[in-house]
Order: sequence, then C-alpha cells, then structure tokens
Amino acid sequence: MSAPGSGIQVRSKIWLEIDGQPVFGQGREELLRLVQKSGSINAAAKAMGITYRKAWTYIDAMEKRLGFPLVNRLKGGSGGGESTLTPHAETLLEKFDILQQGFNEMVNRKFVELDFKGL
Amino acid sequence: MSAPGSGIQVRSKIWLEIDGQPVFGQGREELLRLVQKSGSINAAAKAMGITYRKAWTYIDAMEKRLGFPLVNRLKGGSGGGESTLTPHAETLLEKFDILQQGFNEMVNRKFVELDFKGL
DNA sequence: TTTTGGTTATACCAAAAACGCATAACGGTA
DNA sequence: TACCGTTATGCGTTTTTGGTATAACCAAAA
Repeated sequence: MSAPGSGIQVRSKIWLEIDGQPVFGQGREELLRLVQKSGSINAAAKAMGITYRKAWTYIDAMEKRLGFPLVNRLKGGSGGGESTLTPHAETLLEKFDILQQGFNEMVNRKFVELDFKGL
Repeated sequence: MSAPGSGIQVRSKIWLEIDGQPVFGQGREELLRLVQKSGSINAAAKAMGITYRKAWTYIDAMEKRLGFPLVNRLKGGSGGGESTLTPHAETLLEKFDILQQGFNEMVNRKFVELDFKGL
C-alpha cells in the first residue's frame, strides 16, 4: 500500500443557487464562455467534450431557474443557426469570474501549509 | 415572474481528492465527528438523518481511497458493538477543520460586494 | 448452555438520474 | 426546391443511488 497522504489533493468550488437548486458554476461558466466565443451551442459542447444534448440541458435548466434568458438562439439560416449571449449572461459571467478569482490559489496555499501529504 | 437575481445565493465547498475521486468533504467530516461523539456508526447516521447503509458506504469509500482505516469497528458485545476513530481520522478532522475555517464567510462577503442580487 | 439485544456488514431489488442516439424543425443559400 | 448545419426534443438504455431485508457477531443476562 502507498504511503498515507500521497496523491491527495484539495479541490474547491463556488456556485450559485436558487431555492437550493444549482444555477451557475464553473462548468456552466465555461460553457457560456464557449458559446460567447463560438456563437454556437453545438460548437461549445464539442469544445468541452460533452454532447449537444447535455449542453442544451444545462442552459435550459439555468434559464428556467434564473427566470431570464441567457442565450439568444436562432434556428436555420445560413450557418444553420447561431447562439449569442444576452446582456444578463454577460453580467453574470463577469461577476462570477471576479467572485472566483484567487480562491483556488488561496485554498491550495493553506493545503500545503497544513501538510496534508504527511498525514 | 420574480425580479432577476432575487432569491439567488452563493455556496461553496472544499474537499479532498485522490485520483480525482472525492475522499473527504463537509458531509463526511460531520459523519466522522458524530461517530467520534457517539461511538457508533448507526447513531451517527441517525443524527445526520441518513440511513446506516449510506453512512457505511461513505466510510468504506473513504478508507478504500485513502488506503488506511478511519474507524475501528467492533461487532457484537455488550452494546452490540461500537466504533471509534483512528488517530489518522482525528488528524484528518483537525486539519480539514482549519482548512475550511473562514472560507465560507469570505465567499459570502465577496458575493454581497458584487451585488449578485441586483443582476 | 441458551437467549437476548443492538451493532456492524452485505446482498439484492427498486427508484431515480444521467446518458446518448435518433429524429424533427428551421431558414438562408445555391 | 434541395441542401446544410444548427437548434430542439422524444425516448429507450445505462449508470448511479437509495432503501429494505437479512446475516454475522459477541458480551451479558437468563
């Protein structure tokens, strides 16, 4: 058996909830950023390595729980369709990014200080 | 529909992983503390409002992944049996508690500063 | 020696959630 | 009108989770 504590690592996460239901977190942030960048839910899903179905479900759930749209969707057209972020979504991304900044680093620093590896 | 941002709240958590598998977090910390206090996995489960089955599964998974025992278990005997924490478990609880201290408060402060309610 | 009682341990079935494939709807463009 | 790539969704399958029932265990009491 390996030495106690080896390979152990700390992880942390922040997310938003409404009525105890998760509404926004790191994974969904990345998804929205990729939609913003690519103009397509489909392309964003591929970039994340998840199915379109899953990406769509995430976005749909977010919007239903928040009560306002995050993505403007267009079906058909020249490119087959496209998706852009609403101003609400942009604001959300901006604030969440600030909220998250530095937290992981801080946690990791404390983790090392406490010497979890040498339990 | 309600005003945007109303009812929204921030949540955060820290946990330990080995090979990407969760090994220790807030729920499991509480479970171990209750085992410590009551001397029984069964009593701890009841106090947390979960089934013995679930509590046992948590502890078993933690031990398997960590590679060392957290709970000394005794079957049978006068009280039917009993469970106590190993020194490793005590150390783990202590360190994790420090790691977690202040984290939630800090997140909440930043959340208010950013005015998520008024998205 | 036998029974009792409360705990640990596990097998097994049910319910729920996640997953992903298949298919329809859509509308510029050629 | 046919085509193409995207959005949208139904539905069966797989995986995960959960809970109930049951066995194993052993000190002490009967």
